Amino acid sequence: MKKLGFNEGVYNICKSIPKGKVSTYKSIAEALGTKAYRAVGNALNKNPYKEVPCHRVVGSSGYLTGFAHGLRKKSEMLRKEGVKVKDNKFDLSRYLYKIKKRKFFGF
DNA sequence: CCGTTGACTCTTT
DNA sequence: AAAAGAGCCAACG
Repeated sequence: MKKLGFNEGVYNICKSIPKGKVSTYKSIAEALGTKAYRAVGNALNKNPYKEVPCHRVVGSSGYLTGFAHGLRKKSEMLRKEGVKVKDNKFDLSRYLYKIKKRKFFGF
């Protein structure tokens, strides 16, 4: 089984987040078996796949921490998917998607 | 190879 | 409550 690169793993996990749900940089890093929370952010920042919904990845405290096309855009997109965002913040526990580990996530 | 950077998170002031 | 420090790691020059 070929091991996927770090970034590919991030993208695969991100793609698995259902509409109307979100996940955190931390969860993704953990699912990949690492603590490289920041590297996850870097990967998403450079995300080349438009089918990867990188706007569904947020900070662990329920704050939107960043987005390549602007936080404003990010909150709008989330809102459109049913997430009630207020001032770059929302109730994380209500929308958090628990990642299920899979081989093609990088393991 | 080394130093810097960053869409992070946790702990300690 | 708010700010600063520490730890983490891929990507880039």
